[in-house]
Amino acid sequence: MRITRAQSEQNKARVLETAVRLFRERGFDGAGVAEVMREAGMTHGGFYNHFESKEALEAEACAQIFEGAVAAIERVADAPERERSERLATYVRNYLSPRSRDAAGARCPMVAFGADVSRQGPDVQDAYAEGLARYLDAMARALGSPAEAARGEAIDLLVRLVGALSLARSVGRTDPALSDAILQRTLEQFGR
Amino acid sequence: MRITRAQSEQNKARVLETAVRLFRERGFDGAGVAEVMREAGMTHGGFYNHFESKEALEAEACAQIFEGAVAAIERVADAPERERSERLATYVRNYLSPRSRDAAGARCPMVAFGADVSRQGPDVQDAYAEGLARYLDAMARALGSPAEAARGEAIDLLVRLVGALSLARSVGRTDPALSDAILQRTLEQFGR
DNA sequence: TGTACATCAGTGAACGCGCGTTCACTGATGTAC
DNA sequence: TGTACATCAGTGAACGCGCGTTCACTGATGTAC
Repeated sequence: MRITRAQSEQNKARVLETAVRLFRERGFDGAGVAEVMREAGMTHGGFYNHFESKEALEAEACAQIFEGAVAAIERVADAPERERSERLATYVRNYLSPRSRDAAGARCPMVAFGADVSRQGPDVQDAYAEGLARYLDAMARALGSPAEAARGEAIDLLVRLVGALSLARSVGRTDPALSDAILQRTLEQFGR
Repeated sequence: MRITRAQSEQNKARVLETAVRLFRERGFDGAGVAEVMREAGMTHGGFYNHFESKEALEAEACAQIFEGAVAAIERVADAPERERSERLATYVRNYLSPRSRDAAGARCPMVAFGADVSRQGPDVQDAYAEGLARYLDAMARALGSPAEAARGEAIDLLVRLVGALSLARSVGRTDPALSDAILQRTLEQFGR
């Protein structure tokens, strides 16, 4: 049943993509190797042809998730200067939207894995730390302030975004009024 | 082997206490019934004499954890007015301290379970939502602002505390400099 | 270009393990008289 | 207060299940000639 090398790479990509989706929705420990493989349309035995272990998959998935998040904020950072603040406002508005809160898995890796990551293996923690550093750098550039002020402001903004979305998601079903208030209030505070 | 009713209640309390500690350190799914019972000094079979299911234990543990967190912020809220702002500052300084970050399990239930809670059963989610609402009310009182402004300010502060500690913990081992910077910056921003 | 064979991606059964939960059993406690 | 017995907290073995990982096997692909 050997298949072409291209097909094999495509299969690996599909497994990784599936893992990204499932890990986002249920956390690293919430989706097993067998389920990821099944959802990717294969049997679980072949998993170890592509990944050394489940932790290796987790680490690659973590890096991949950050890839998307970093790219999104870099699109703001790399915009022409006159569009930057407007794009950043759009980014923040979208990040703190009810739609973002109600999505099955959080798009933001810090919200999806923040609490879990310190319980995972070293490879996952490394991928996470590297991703976060890159994210923060891009956010500092997106803020467009003088360099020495930008990092502090980026931390500020990041802390608020992550705190608000994390809290809003945690009571999204059980206390929607509070959940809305958290998003709303944090959005109003943006820029202050 | 029947034991006195008082002894039995004491045993249940010890099981709950153990669960609180383990859940804080590893999340709800990171500690099993057998291990909780073993750490509490008993065999796992008797678990169901005290709790209907593991979820029931999780819900009780969640409520218990909030009990402590709410009590701490209520000690600030219920302080004489002239001491309140100083006590709040102490509370915040302690919350954002390296010691708090480096503890095995987060004392703050939002940081310990924020990401997990929306993946747990309804009883856990309810316990969490009720705890969070009480925590926020106490924090609003602790801020001592006029009632209509206090809630918004409490949300603000909560968002920053939870975001900062959560992020700082997630890279505490892998990027200690960034982790320190997050705590430091957020502490400096307190009151602004 | 054609042939012969080694490679290896994927299959599916199996491994040991820990999970939440159930259950027959024990025997001191609590209760009815 | 003393006796007889039902209650029930705790024990330890067992249940089915899903986990991560291993392995013998298959057969089309990739390669050496």
